[in-house]
Order: sequence, then structure tokens, then C-alpha cells
Amino acid sequence: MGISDIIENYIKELFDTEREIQIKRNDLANKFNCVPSQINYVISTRFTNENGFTVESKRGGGGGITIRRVTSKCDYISYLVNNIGDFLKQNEAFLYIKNIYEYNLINEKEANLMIAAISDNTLKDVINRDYLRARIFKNMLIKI
Amino acid sequence: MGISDIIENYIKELFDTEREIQIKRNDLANKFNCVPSQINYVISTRFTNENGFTVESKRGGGGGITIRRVTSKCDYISYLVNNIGDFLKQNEAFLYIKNIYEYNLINEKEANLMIAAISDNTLKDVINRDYLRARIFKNMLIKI
DNA sequence: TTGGCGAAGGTCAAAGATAGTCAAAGTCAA
DNA sequence: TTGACTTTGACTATCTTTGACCTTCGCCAA
Repeated sequence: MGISDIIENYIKELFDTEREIQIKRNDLANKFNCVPSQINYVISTRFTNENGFTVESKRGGGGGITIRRVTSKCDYISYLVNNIGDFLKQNEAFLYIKNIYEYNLINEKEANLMIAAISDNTLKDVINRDYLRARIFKNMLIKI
Repeated sequence: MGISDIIENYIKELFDTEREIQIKRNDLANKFNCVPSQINYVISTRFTNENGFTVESKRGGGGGITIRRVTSKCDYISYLVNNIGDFLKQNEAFLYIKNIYEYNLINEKEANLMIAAISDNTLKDVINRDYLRARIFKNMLIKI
């Protein structure tokens, strides 16, 4: 097993507990005592779209590499529509919105619109707030 | 996440409740323990016109930096936010959405999201439906 | 009026921090 | 021996942080 496989396994293990992970190219290279571009190699051969991953990176200070595991995107929406029950708490909803934003199913503005529509703040004083939130949210999801 | 991102988030939070905010360059630099020009950097990379902001500043005593979330020159959105009362009927709302869509302030998907969020169908059985619709709608408008 | 001063904010380039590319060299199994 | 896969490193690109120096504004004293 070469170093690429070892690094691959290491990264895959990070996914045991997370759906999205962040790495620093140089830190990893350091940890495995290899050149930084080895990390690029591992990513570009093992964490491809076909394998169900998306990769984003940013250079410069505070930069890094983000790898996300994606299942089927559209499936996620259907899954949500079908599995969100009659009641939905704000935190849960925000998490879902974050997810579909990260899956690139909506952009930032759309995410903000959704948040605005269903936030506790907007729905304050409403009787059955979580009930209404579930309904608004699901109706919006259908339109994505 | 670098200091620029942190500052960006901080400023963005100020927009949670406002469409226009004011900052003092030195105060911010102080708060985040960075050089003042860092603030210029954040503003010029994150609060650009392309991202939907306009920036104005004034030097000298009593000066400061004003950032506005902007959509188009005509401030139809602000007008709506300020002039929609406490109650809003579906037909009225749909008309406004149609308008802001035609003004190119939102795209079709966004329009559909908004419609989904506030339609009679979504809000059926809700007590004070028009009241709630006004609130949801205004909260969404702020985010455009 | 006018000149000086302090309080803002602006500019720019250098240094620092990450990541990306590509091609040469190495490895290994068939 | 050959071809696919891997390892390396020199060079490049991009983003961030920092600091020295510059401009503008309001105000006040002469």
C-alpha cells in the first residue's frame, strides 16, 4: 500500500463522523511526510465527482481544502419533503437549508430568503409555529 | 477561517435586521485587533457591487463607512418594506412579487420560493393569515 | 479668513500563507 | 519489457495580512 492509499484512508476515516471535512494541504503533507502536491494527487484520483465527492479550495491565509460527500442531490430534496414531519424546529430547518446550500441546490440569496421566511423571528407569536414552519418549508422545497 | 472571514461574518450579521449599516474603520480594526486597512480589504473583496452592496464613506471627524445592500437604483424594495402594512392579501403579494421579478430584482426561482412561502395554500388554516403573510413577506424582502 | 490640528478613511506594495500544475523520475505487476 | 500508476519538486497562482504614507473633513484659534 503506497502513501497515496494511506492518505486516502486517512481522509476517508474523517468521513466516519462528518459529511464534510476540511484539510490543509501542507499539514497533511507534513503529517504523512510527503510533498504537498501528493495531496493533490490523492484528491484528484480518489475524491472525484464520480466517486461521490465534491472538492472546494481556497488559497492564501485562512485557506484550505473542503471535501464533501454527496449522495444524489435531488434525492435529498425529496427525502426532506417526505421525511420532514408536521412539525419543524428552527434549528433543524436552518441545518437543512445549510445542507442544500452546500449541495449547491440553492444560492446564498435563496438560502437567505428561505431563512427569512421561516425564522422564529418571522414567525414569532404564531400559534403552532413549528407546524406552520414545516408547511412553509416543504412548500418552498418543492419549488427548488 | 481567517480574520477577514470573521470580520465579513460580523458585518453580515449586522445586516440581519437592516438593509443599511454604518461602521467606523478604526473601531472595527480595534475590535478585531487588526490594522485598519484590513477593513478596507474586507470591504473591497466582500462587499462589492457584484455581491449586491454599495459602500459610501466620509473621512474626517464624524466620518464613517456606510454599507448598503442594494438591488437596483429604484428602491422599490425599501418602499415595499416600509409601506406594506400589518396585513397583506395573497393577490397583493403576488402582484408585488410579479413586480420585483419584472424589475429583475429576483429571478424566477426566487419568485417561486416567495410564492410558495406565502400562498393561501401554504398558509391555509392559519389564524391571522394576512398578518402572518405580511410579516413573512417583509422579512423575505429584507433579504433580497 | 485662514492655517493648523486631530480625526477619520484610502492606497499600495511587500511579505506571508495557502493551494495548483506539470513533467520528470520511480515503481511494480503482468 | 512495458504501461499504468505513483512520487517528487520546481515553478506558478491566488488570497490575506501588515504597515508606511497619503487624502479629506470639521473645527478652532489667530
